[in-house]
Amino acid sequence: MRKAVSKVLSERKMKILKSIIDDYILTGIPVGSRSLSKKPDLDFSPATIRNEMADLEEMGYLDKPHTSAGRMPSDIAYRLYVDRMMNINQITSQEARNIRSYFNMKMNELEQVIGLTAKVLGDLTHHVSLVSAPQMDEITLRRIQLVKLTENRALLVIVTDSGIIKDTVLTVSSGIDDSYLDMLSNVLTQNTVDKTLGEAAHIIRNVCCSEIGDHKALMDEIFAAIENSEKKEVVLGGVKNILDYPEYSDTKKARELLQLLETKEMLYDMLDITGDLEFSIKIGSENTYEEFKNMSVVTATYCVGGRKMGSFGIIGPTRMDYGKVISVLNYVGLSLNDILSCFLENGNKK
Amino acid sequence: MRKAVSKVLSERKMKILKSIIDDYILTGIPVGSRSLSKKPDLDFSPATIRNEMADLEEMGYLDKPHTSAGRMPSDIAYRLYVDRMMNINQITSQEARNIRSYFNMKMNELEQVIGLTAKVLGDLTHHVSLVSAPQMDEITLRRIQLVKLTENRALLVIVTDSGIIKDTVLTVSSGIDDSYLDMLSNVLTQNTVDKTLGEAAHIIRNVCCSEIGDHKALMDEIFAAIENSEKKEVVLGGVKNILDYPEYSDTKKARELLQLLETKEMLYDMLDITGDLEFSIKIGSENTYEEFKNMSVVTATYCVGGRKMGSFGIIGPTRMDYGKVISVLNYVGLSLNDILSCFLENGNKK
DNA sequence: ATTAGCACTCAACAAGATAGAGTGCTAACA
DNA sequence: TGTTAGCACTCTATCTTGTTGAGTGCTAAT
Repeated sequence: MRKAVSKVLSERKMKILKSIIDDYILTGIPVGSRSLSKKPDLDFSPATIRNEMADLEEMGYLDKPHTSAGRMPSDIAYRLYVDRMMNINQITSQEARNIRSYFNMKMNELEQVIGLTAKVLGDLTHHVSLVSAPQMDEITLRRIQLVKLTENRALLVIVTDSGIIKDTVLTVSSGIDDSYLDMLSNVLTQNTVDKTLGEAAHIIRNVCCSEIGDHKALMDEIFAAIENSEKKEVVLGGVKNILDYPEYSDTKKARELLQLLETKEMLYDMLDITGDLEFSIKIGSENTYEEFKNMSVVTATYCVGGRKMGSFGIIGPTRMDYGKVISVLNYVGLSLNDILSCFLENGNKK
Repeated sequence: MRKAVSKVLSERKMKILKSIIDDYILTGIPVGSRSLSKKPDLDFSPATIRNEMADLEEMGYLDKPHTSAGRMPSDIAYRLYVDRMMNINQITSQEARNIRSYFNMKMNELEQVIGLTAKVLGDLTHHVSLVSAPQMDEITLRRIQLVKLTENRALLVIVTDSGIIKDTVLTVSSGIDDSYLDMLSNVLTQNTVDKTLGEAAHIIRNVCCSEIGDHKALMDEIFAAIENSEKKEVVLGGVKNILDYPEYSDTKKARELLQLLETKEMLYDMLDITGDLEFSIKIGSENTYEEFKNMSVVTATYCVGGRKMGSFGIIGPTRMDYGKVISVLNYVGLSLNDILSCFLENGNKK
């Protein structure tokens, strides 16, 4: 009878486990004792390694797809890896330059930033990326301004306390002139300042309508515009990357995943920003949704005006290169905060 | 020796050819004489059909992937089909309702319309769809307006003669006040009215800068914004559909196509709107680009304010259901024109 | 002109054979 | 006592081979 395996991992077991994980992350092929023993820093015979691997398997760190295959890391192995042994490779200066050049073009439309972020993340990590648009739930209004554009059109500008601006072109009847719009802007602003978007929409529906009298159609448009900017949104990027992974070499598998990614509700849940952590790493079975229990999701949050406003991250096979992913997320997060605070400039100070 | 085949297709040959094309479009599998003879409206023995098929092959309408396979239509066969025998199935009322409901939500941002159109086209045709943003080359300026938003930010609104509006948030130094922005708006408008965007950008760079004196940074931002709205753009939709076609069941093939679709220049060329035709159908070898010679591209143009402004279409295997594709493009085109003219309302009349 | 019959072709599928990488166990070794 | 060589065993991936079936072209009969 074999002696019971100790609960704590010996130095050597750690070394071997790390090697296995590193290798599997790179290739996606179960790794065997023979090929491991060839590594310069693992100077043992295959047999010795096999013994250790048997122990590691018993402890739950390794899995075998079938009897005569090599071992692959289990979810707990990845968890250990992420928590304790991963080397977060500093982003290379080339990559940093890459990210910069992506973002360098002046972008002042929020949607553009979101979309581009998704693209950057996808390109750099080679995974599917997710970016959530800023959550507007707790945002309050600072100002509403209507500007006449042409005979029949006006621009509605909504300025929020976090500095995010939404604007929409409205149609107005010809009778309305600049001074009327100014008056309207003032009434609307007075009634909704410091209210959340939801409250503001409500107020416009009930209070303002009666106060202002007619122009029902116009008020409806304004109401719709405000309500609309509350809507939750998730942008995907790098979707084509799934074709590069052997895990999805079967077209059917790939299609299933794509289908899955279309149900945005789940994605939105996964991009939840209520937690305290800056990074969230969900490995395989740690995911809440059954459908993603064989994948890992790594997310980070971004801020606008010092307030957590949304999050972004990537989703991929459990064997993803966590170190690289995290370093990219980190750097992109920094860039993103930079850009988004450019949005505000000093507009928030006074 | 067999007698030479006449140049013109007999009624029967037409019937057989059409059957073959219809069948192949549906299944993607080369169709044989036996299965053809089973069709109720083709009341000949397989042998007879075989003879006719041999003739059709000699005439260039049919191809064989290998000796003992059924026949598949050649590019000229599809061309004939599209020109002379295709039945353009009226869109079903269900589909029409579908399209309507897609577009029904109020959309007032041009980019949103473009993006949604791409999605609709992809969903309805099950092909990859392309939509080009309006080409701004010949658009002229009607008005430039700056509006102060917060201490450090202003909104730049560009109104064009076709009714398309672009706006951008700029950062301004705190010293600038409303009246100064008004003055600036007037100067800019006077100098650029009725000029194209390109000319306007040029003018702002050269003339206005000297006339207005300092605030170089602000002028640069305005210049960038105008220049930026000229940029060409193509939005893709329904990319995931390629996974549904046996032609791309091989992941490698699918990946290649995706790669190809990323080089937007080619797509832009294919969405060219200089031609006179409302619809353009390029079948297989009719395509200019080598890379698309095994695919078909069907495009249509859309108008804003009565002027051709951009185009949209789909790209797929040569065996696509041309009748359906065209009917969808047609209907979507109508809806698109509707929506885009809502943008204008009467803003253009005066 | 049409069609039945026949020999022939070829892709697709299934079954069997082989190679190679991996394992676990035991016995020898330092 | 921990390490390693050796060996029998397992299982996948790949290659080979045979079989099936849908399809063709040609010829001769209708």
